[in-house]
Amino acid sequence: MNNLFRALNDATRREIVELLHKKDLTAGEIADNFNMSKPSISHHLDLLKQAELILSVKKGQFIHYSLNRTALDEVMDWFMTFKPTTPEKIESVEKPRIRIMLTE
Amino acid sequence: MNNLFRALNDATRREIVELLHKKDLTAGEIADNFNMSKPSISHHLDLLKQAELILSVKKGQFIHYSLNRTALDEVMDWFMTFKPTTPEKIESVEKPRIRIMLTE
DNA sequence: CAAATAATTAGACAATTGCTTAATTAAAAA
DNA sequence: TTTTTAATTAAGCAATTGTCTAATTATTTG
Repeated sequence: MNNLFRALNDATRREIVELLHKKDLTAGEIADNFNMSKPSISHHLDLLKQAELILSVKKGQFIHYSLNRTALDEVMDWFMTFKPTTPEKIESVEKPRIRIMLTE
Repeated sequence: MNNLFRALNDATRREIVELLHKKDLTAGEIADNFNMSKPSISHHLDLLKQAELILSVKKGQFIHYSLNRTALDEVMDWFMTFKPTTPEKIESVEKPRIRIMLTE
């Protein structure tokens, strides 16, 4: 959990996560999206890997990175803990079983 | 968003959030839960406040802290972005204007 | 008013972070 | 086999972070 929050505590790394959400990319393709040296990006990828937020596979001289949604789910679960406790009585009306939301 | 992740990138601060989820507490009561000086806790509270993760109200010489779930929701929303993309087939159907969700 | 209590602010310091350039490793191409 | 390409590892440095003790502010109590 510590590693997860540490990895996400950086705008560049969160942006990498967003890029990999769209599609898998090589280290170089990721670096092309930033105005920053390749070693710096490599370092960010390393931290994301330590947190298991991303996965990597080497193919020839390229390393392909992809998002690991399992780790994201883990953080989500932590946040779910803080869903407000249901009030004892909502004006004595039973809690609804479904909710209708506007999309977008 | 930056401040939110920064505030949560510390085990002590996440524990404070968990304590305040259970019930509102004064600064001193929060400090009693940690083996750490009061000024340090005060500093952590300050960072949590900057991120608007907690709220404070002064009552006499005490300061009462409580959780601000709105900010937690904001982070949750960011994570929701990474829910796996809907499969292609559904894309030939017009996007629904409302969504019916199961609660709880 | 003087002393005690709750909490913060100030200042200092070691550890960590994020970046850079230079060097290294590994694979592909000439 | 030499050169080029993709990427990482190494080393160094300024900025930020987390902690502490000491000082300060504000409130309550004797």
